[in-house]
Formats: sequence, structure tokens, C-alpha cells
Amino acid sequence: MSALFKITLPDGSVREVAPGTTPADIAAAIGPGLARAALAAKVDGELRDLARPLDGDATLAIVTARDEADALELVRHDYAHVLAEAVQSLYPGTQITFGPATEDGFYYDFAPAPGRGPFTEEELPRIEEEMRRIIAADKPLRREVWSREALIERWRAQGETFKAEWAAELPEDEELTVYWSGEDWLDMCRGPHLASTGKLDPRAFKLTRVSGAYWRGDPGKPQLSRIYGTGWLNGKQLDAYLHRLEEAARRDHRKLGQEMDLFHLQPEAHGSVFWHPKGYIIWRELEAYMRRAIDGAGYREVKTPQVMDARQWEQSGHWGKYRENMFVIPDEVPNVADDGPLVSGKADWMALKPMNCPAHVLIFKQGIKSYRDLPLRIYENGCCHRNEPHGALHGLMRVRQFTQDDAHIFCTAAQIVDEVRDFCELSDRIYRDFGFSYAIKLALRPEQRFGSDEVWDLAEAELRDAVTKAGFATADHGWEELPGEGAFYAPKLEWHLTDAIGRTWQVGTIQSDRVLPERLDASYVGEDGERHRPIMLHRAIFGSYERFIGILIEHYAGKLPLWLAPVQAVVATIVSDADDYAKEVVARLEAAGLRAQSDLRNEKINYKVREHSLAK
RNA sequence: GCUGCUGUAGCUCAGUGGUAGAGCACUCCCUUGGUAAGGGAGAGGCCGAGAGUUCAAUCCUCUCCAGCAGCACCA
Repeated sequence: MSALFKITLPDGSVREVAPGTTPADIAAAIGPGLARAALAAKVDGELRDLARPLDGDATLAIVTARDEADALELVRHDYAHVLAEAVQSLYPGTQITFGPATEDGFYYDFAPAPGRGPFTEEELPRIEEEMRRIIAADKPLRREVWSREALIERWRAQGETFKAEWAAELPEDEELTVYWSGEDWLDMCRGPHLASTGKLDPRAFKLTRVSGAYWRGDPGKPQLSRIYGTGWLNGKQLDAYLHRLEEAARRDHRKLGQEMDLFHLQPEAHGSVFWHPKGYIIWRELEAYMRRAIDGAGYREVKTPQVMDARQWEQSGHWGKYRENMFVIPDEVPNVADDGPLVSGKADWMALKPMNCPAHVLIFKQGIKSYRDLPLRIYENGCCHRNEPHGALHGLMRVRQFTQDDAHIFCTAAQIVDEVRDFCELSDRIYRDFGFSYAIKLALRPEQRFGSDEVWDLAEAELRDAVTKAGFATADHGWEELPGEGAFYAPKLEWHLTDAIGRTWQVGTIQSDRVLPERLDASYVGEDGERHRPIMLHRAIFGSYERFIGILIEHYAGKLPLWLAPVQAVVATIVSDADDYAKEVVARLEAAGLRAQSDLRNEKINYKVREHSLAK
């Protein structure tokens, strides 16, 4: 007779159960209410099926709708499976591939049957209906462990080439599981799942749209037809979500920008912004505001050329990697025939700057720099051009011409922590003054990278250390480390703003760079009289003026006078003539005719000037 | 760049194989004590660009351009 398992429950109590006992059994033993509410189990912190027998001593928590994050993840995953089953039942010959939960729902990628195109929005209601049928049928979801051979065999036999390919490539040591839906449909899946389809609320999901997506996210692989849905625990949550979407549409900066006569875009300069007087006054105030902040923080403002010799970009390394996205122009007045086309002369190429970093290094390199000059902080409202993929363009959020609030801090290794800490504090003041809360994340080394592990260990530790010293590396500041997300030359800190309706926007960043100073041969004379490489900190707070204004428009939903409050607040923290300055700002904005949208004018404005601003 | 959808008056949109309409906005006049008020008159569009099919195309076909939603990308 096998020994009993000791199962520790969240309240600390311990139950001894026989092998073969499932979490569902334990839930039932605790009470019928819990048994009904149970969605899954957390065994030693890992989500599992209720029906999967326990296999040893463990801690156990029964997951119910109250554990919202886990519960949502579960139901969304289940909706995705039901979607796949529905599509295959309605459209025989469709191949299934992959379908995870997302931030607000789920999707599933299909390879449509030969001869038919991608799914269309018109087909979604019918698929939804089929999904509801499957939910109403309350089909049990049953887990089974299969051998790789059996799995590949099964997929091949069913003509599921994508699944077969995947099954063949799953890691050797992984236990391969499938889930049956009833007795007639199965998908390969790690799980876990709810006990049956009937646990889903048929009124809590909606298929939202269709799109293309590459198999395994690779543009070189076949494109699949993706169906998106949103899924929730109950109808109320779904309604709230749909309402939030409407709210986002109402706040769309492209719509408000047009209605309020702030800016426009047109094909003749697609991806570049025509700022109207009322929009540009916002820009000017932001710029003036940022200059004050920057001046107070010890930066020196510069201006660098818009166009530089292509060889400069070759040396910095950008040419090799980003040439496709750079605007290149011949270094000679083109020959223009009387009525003929433009003909370029010789093959000497210039490029519009896609970034400011190399130009700032060139400034650094003028003259001889001493360790006494460090840290040297160079700031520029740097206008850059990048020829972005056309499908990526989006209002003010992603443009081809943009202006960064870009700065580079040249410093020694010993100064990094202080500089980063100061930057954390400056960013904190600015974001909060504009009314945003935010999270700081540390993006760690990616798989493909330059530099030794020792250098990465050091670089990551420096950033972590600085944020800790600044007091922001805590959960309530949203501190999180993101493995694999760093740039190829350095880890980076990222600031993610949360706006008024809960969306997040990554704007600010700081990253330490040991590569570019090397490539462009920047050096300073140290205390020892020798040449040393400075470290270069790349940093931005707004990211780009265009995008930041877009975010402000959506955050404040066009209630423009409200924007004065943050400006006023931040000025109070930086300069002594805050009141006068704020009055001037008000006067300038009003003189420019900037007023809130009529349909938003009556909304309650409830902005609290921050305490620290008032205290000063 | 990829997939799908879209492109008609300043804005929001309807519409037809025989060269076009509505509401709002705009201009002028009238009415009104009233915060998107009412009445009348008017102006405004080579129906995204090019090619093709047709006796005839804004409406069909193709190509291109741009926009939208995703994907991929974002130094």
C-alpha cells in the first residue's frame, strides 16, 4: 500500500490523501460550494487540471473566479480551444495551429482549407454560435499523455501538417499532452483546462476581428488566418471591456486631433505631421517645459546636422543593420533635365539622421575631454527620420519624422549608478506631473548580443542597483525584470506609463552603452593621464514629442485645459517663478484658441496637484 | 513589407454601367431674450491615381498610392 500524500492547503491545514486523489476530490471534501466554484488547482504554485491526480506531497490551492488573473488565463485558453473546435466543425479541411490567451482575450491561428481565403468578419457570428453550442454541450475536457510518435502519426493522418511539424520539434524532455473535448475532438496542449466546456460563460466572449499572422511569427513562413476574440469570466466583465474599447475610440488622438484642429497628415508627406497653430502651441509648451527641466538637471542643449555622410553611419554600425530604413540622398545637386526626371550624379551618399547618438559622440570628440568634464550631459530636441515599414505608421504614435527629447550622458563606470538614479528621479517627477502612473522594467540580455557575459552581468547589476538606490525597484512601482528583452548592445530600463483608461505606453528609456564609444573612438584623459573609453548613457523621457502629445491627447481625452495643471505643477517643482510661468502658459494657450472639445467640456475635471508640488 | 478591408463635397456617410446626393459645417438674407435655435437662398466634388474591358465607368478588371485593423518591425 502506497503512503498517503500530505497536502497543505492555503490556510495551513494539512490533509492526508491517498494516491489517485484529485484536487477536485479535495474541493468536494471541503465543501460543495467550493466544488462548484472550482476552476482549476494550483499545485506547488503550478496551475493544473482539477481532475489530474496528485502525485506527491504538495501545497494546494483551489482556483476560483476570485483568483481573477489565473481564472482569466484559464477561460481564455479554453475559449481558444472552443474556437478551434468550432471552426473545424464548420469548415472541414481547416488546419489548426496555435491559439493562446492574450491580454484581453484569445486568438487562434488557422490555415484555411485549400481553395478558400482567410476568414472574414462576416463569418464570425456563425462561428460564435457554434462556440455557444459547444459550450452548451458541456463537453468534458480530458487530459492524456501521448508519445511523440503517436502524436505525429495522429496529426499526419488528420492532415494537420503544422501540428505535426510542431510535435516533431517539441523538446525531448517535455511530456506531450493532448486534451480531448468530449470524445470527438482533440488538440495538443500543455494545459491546464477547465473540467468541461460548460464552465465557460456563453455570454462572456465575443469574436472581435480577423487578421493575418505568420506561422511562428516568421515573415518567411506561410501566413495564417487569425481569429481574435475577447473572453471574460462573466457577461458583466465583457460589457465593461467593450465599453472601454468605445472609450478608447472616443479618445483616439487622430480623431480628436482633427476635430480640435491640432494637426493633420496627408499622403504627400505620409508619416510626417503637419502641425496646426493650436497643436504646435502644445509642442512649444512641452519644449519650453522640458528645457527648464533639463537645464535644472545639468544638461547642455545642442543642435546637430540633419544630414550626414553615409560613411558616418557605416562606422557607427547603423548602416549595416538599418540601411533599409534610412532615407538616403545623393551628395550632389541632381541633374535635372528641362522636362526630364531627376537623375542623380555620382555615387556619394548622404543619409538623414535616424538617431542623434553618433552626432553627440562627434561633439564629445571635439577637443580633448578630461575626467573632470564627466559626467557630460548632452541634450537635443533631435529631429530624426526613419523610413518605417508602411504598415507600422499610426497617427502621431508611429511616424517617419519625429523629434526625440534625446540626451547622452558620457561618464565613467563609477558614475553610472548616480546618473541612472538621478534620471529615475527626474523621470518620476515629470511623469507624475503630467498625471501618469508608471512601471519601471529592466530589459535583460537578449540571446543574440555583443559583449561578454561578465560585461552583461556588470551592466545589468548597475541598472538594478541604481533603481534600487532611487527607491523604485519595488512591486508597487511596477518593478519587473524582462529576460531577453534588452538591446543587442546593452540592457535597458524602460518606463511604461499607464493612462486614464488603463492602457500602457512605453516611453522613457535609459541604457548604458560601451559599444558606440568604442566604434567611434571616443575617449577622455583620466586622472592617471591615460586615455579611457567613456560610457554612454542613452536616455529619453518623452521618447518623441509627436508620440507624447498623442498619448497626452488620449490620456486627457481632449480636455486640453487640464493639461495646464501638470505643466503648472511641474514648473512649481523646478523654478521659483512658477505662478507667473503658469499664468503665461495659460495665456498663450488660450490666445491660440485652444479649448476643450465641446462634447467633453462639461465632464468633471478632477486633477489634483501633487503634494510635493504644493509643498515647494 | 505581409493578410484583410477601405478611399464619393471641409467632416460623417448614402448611391448608380450613361459623368452624383443627404446631414453637419461654410457664405448671404430673415426670424429669435436664451449657451451645437428656426426659416430661406447659395457656394462647394475630373466619385484616390493610372491602364484595361465597354458605344459608355465613380460603379467591372489590373497596377499603383494612401488610410484602417492585425502581423512582423521599432537602432
